[in-house]
Amino acid sequence: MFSKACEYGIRATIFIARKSLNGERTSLKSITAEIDSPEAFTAKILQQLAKAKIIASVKGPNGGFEIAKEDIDSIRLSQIVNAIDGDSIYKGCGLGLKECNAQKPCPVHHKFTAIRSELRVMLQGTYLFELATGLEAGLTFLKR
Amino acid sequence: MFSKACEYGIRATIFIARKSLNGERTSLKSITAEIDSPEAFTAKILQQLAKAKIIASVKGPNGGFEIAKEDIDSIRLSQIVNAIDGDSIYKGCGLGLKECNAQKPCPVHHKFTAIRSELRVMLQGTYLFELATGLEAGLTFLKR
DNA sequence: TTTAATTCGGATAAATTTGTCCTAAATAAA
DNA sequence: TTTATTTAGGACAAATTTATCCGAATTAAA
Repeated sequence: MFSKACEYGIRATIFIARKSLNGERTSLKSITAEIDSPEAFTAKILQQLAKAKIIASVKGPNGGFEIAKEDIDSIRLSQIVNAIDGDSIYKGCGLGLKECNAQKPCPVHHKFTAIRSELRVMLQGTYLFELATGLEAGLTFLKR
Repeated sequence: MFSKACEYGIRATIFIARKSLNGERTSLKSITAEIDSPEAFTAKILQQLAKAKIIASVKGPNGGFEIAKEDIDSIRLSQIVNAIDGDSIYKGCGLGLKECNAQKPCPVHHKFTAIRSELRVMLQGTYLFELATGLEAGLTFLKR
């Protein structure tokens, strides 16, 4: 469903958020250790997220990544996905047609719009805060 | 959502089904012309579908691909997808964890299971017949 | 001011997916 | 039986995604 880059990006962001809720900044190394992802590749993805203003980066000793506490409950899962994978999940035909809409639909168009719409609603209605607190509470996990 | 191979495979199968409903066998060339896909690549995909017994292939002059009429209303979209992309759409964690289940879920596990389940139900509940007849009736399209 | 820790960013490599080319095999028709 | 048409399948190539490497830039602390 998502690219590997996006999977790592979501996992990393949730971990950064959890740390940020505790007032802690977290380094690339601790992130990749926690989410079990390739370090250099994850660094690139974090750069993308930083450019998209979803996370903030700080260079130098005791540097790392963080998210302003007050932002954590307003950042949506859809924003993370969008920053990395773009909007191809919502848009774009399920069978790969360049154009596909209700006027000139592909054979599965109507069946897909329902599911895609639900996916969109879910991603837009899921906030980083709930994901981070679920992790903090030990209810969910980021590796294995 | 699907690989390119799977997209081509679904489109090709729908077209073959439509022709088969009219009692016509159809060649690789006419398929790729109709669904606007790369010829040699599509050939590989049709081989996969033939091995999976979803379509039948006939060599030689006037050869091509076809589907037994009586099979068309029992072949599910899920079977086509499965033959090409496997079951990674249903199984597999949304965040890429090797294991992820209700006992030890990733942060988006519960939100994803609902959508994936709907996708599964949709793919399993969609039959080739309806897709082929919608195309035949000019209600849906396989290229553009 | 020097050093060490850390992210940034460019170049490159590996893996996977997508796509092409060519010959072999099968088979219908001449 | 020969020829032409068509799929089968192996080898290869291109494109994309995933991943690594390394030096530059930044900055806190010694």
